[in-house]
Amino acid sequence: MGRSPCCDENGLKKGPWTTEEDQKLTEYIVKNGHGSWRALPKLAGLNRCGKSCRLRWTNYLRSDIKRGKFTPEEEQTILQLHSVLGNKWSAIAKHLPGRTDNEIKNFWNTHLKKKLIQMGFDPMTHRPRTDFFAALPQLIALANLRQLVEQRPWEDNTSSQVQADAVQAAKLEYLQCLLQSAAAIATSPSSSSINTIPTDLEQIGLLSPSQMSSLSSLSSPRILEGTNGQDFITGQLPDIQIPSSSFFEQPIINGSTQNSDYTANNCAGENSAHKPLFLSENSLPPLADFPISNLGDACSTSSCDADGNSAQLPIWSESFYDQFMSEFA
DNA sequence: AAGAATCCCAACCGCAAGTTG
DNA sequence: GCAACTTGCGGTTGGGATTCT
Repeated sequence: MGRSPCCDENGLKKGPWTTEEDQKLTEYIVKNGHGSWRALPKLAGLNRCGKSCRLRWTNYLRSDIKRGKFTPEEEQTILQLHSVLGNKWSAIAKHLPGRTDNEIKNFWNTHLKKKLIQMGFDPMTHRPRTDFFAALPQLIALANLRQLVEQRPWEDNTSSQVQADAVQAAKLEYLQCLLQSAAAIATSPSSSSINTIPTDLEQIGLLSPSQMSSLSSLSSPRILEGTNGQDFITGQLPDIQIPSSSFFEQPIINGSTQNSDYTANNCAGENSAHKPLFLSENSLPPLADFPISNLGDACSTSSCDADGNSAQLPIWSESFYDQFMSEFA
């Protein structure tokens, strides 16, 4: 397999395109089609290499290119597809009419990746990150939350119950994040990170000593051999519901997945006191709901409305978050 | 107001798969 | 089957634009 000669050779022009060059290229392609890219520059009267012409045409001059900011829908589509396809920008671009792979790649690198990292998710796996620094915001927030609950009795029973529920939900949420991470880690035989999770949980008061002992036993290889990372959890911690992994089973039709599964898939219709509010295992909530500054939202996810329908709301609603932040300001 | 820092994206580079003779 | 060539793709970068100090 040979390589095409570099543009540098023969003094071909590089760098930004002028309007005259754009015009020449466009006129030629509209009239004749691009044909052989290698031959095109000469035929079109351009002092560029074919590669440069192709890139300019496909990424900029084509008439069907959509310009402007990415819509939230496009953003979600990119996130979904990236969680399945990885950095297959051209494959992703096929599902976003008018967007080029280069544009999507740039958008990912400059916006989405940063958002995911900021939220504590690994941009490559779309799972919560497990290293200490990534989890630090959540750890701090939850530790503070615990302190708040213990040291400041609430004014009345109603607000106390509401806050206790919120704290419980937050704890469960974070526990879910850790357990998801554990499930991911479990597939990696070389990883030892899972051994640190029970310690983390105990230190921030998420688990009682008896729960700790149960969870500690989960580190055995036999239990962790579950095929989907769920078996070892569900039997041991009945209050924790792990959503099934449905995202990968959703076929992509007409440029988008059928499953808009950013919402928890296990809360609709449930009326339990402690609604489990969890991420679908392989998808993420809309990033639009996550201001980058809200580091405490890192493990937030969806909620249910009064009718039991899924709603794309962060578990840390704004009012709760505001109150939480004002307490510690 | 000005320099520094950061963001953003068009364009380049190099690799690999596909095609052709 | 092989080498030369073409095309497509993903990673990276240069530098202009914007924001911050």
